[in-house]
Amino acid sequence: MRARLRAEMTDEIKSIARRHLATDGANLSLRAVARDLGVVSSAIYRYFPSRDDLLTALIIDAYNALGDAVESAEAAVERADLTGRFLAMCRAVRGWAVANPHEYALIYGSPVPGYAAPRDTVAAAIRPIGVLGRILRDGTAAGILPADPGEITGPVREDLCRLRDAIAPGVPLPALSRAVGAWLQLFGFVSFELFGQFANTVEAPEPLLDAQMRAQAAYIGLP
Amino acid sequence: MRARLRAEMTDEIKSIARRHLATDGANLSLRAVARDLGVVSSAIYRYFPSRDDLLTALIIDAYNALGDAVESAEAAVERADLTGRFLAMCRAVRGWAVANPHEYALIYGSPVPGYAAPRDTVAAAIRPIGVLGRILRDGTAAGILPADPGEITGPVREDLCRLRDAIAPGVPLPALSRAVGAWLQLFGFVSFELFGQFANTVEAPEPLLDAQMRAQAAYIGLP
DNA sequence: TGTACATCAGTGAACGCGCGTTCACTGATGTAC
DNA sequence: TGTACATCAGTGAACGCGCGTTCACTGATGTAC
Repeated sequence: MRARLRAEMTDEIKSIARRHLATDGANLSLRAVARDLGVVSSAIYRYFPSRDDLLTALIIDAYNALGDAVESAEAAVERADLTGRFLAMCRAVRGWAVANPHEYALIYGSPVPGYAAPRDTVAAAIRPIGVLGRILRDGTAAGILPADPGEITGPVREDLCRLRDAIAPGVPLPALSRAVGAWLQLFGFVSFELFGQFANTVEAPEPLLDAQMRAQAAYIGLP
Repeated sequence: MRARLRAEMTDEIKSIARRHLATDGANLSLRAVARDLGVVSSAIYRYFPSRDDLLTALIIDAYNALGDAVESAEAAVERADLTGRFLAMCRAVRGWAVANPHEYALIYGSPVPGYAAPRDTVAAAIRPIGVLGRILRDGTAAGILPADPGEITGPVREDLCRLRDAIAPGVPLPALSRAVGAWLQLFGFVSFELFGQFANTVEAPEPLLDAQMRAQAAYIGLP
């Protein structure tokens, strides 16, 4: 079947391109990929209409790889252990990022100049935070998270409500707000670690993140 | 004086290069800078021995510009108002980043492939967190932050102690640990906002960050 | 005050390299009768 | 089962562009006597 060969070839191009992210970052060179593939540069155009389309494919793949890692790590924990699920999620984010630093940089680092991510990346991009949302919903369903006293108002409330509708319907806003803080802290941590801000200071990032996220789980109110 | 003209020219090169960060990101082109300056490309070499040196100069300038912004914002608040100082610091970080997104990306975004920041960037890079350290020290001196009960142990303790020695000597570890969390959350927030992760969700980032950081100040224990 | 010299900013040409994309083509693989 | 045709993967040459860096040079500006 031609279609199968085509799929294999597409995968191989992406896999070589992924390797090139390490050396070239986001200004990935089609010609370099073609060279490594042992093929003339114009041949790539049979599989991707342009360099930007290849980049888009890599971005979607990266989001999905992170989504897979986070979802399966969280799924392996007993449902009632909400803190355990939360920690598994955090560890999976960092674990995947450390194992795939250039793909992490591609999706969570500085935007590529002159490249605008198309709409099709969105579905894959929201998978990780969807896991957080499910943990919060289960916590709410179990009656563990405190009810919303309505203290949060104005534009902050609007933003949180928008987020709640998207990923965690029914979750009280105070808990959601703290969870957002934890989420930002998690990605702030991983970005600092991978982008070199921890140099000469943090030498044991794994236990440090663990401690920080354990504290965050308690602060959110997870049991 | 030739030296003054030379300094002016150096500044103008950097300022044009800064403008080019917006379009080229970190793969800044010397030739493009020279074109905008109305000068032949080799002329730049009278001022910077190589492209990487120009980049290093931009990085140091960016850290210092952020350092200036944060230090002066924090200095404008009454010394006893620790939460006010903390909030001023947070707002200054975001304010500067939003006003200078490409310089922020240069220093806190994905590392430039093939570029290794030299040692001379370090002194400028630690200025912002130095401000946080001073707030914590003042809080400790005023006896406001709780003493360290010694509950934090192992490699996490080692990392926190290293950080404490560097920026906030004498500060109890539990408060320092929470402050580190807040710091990571702050930069996670700004990176998410500038790098496009808030698209279609957060529409009022300024009040949202304010609310989050107010909560963090309380959580740290600042009055 | 005037002259001789050193400094150094900027020039222009060149080296050797890279890139994305287009286009007419060859030749093998699959499909329909 | 065999032939005719369509599909399409990969080629190779070309277009038009970019880049960082080196080097011998011109000519103006400053300095020392």
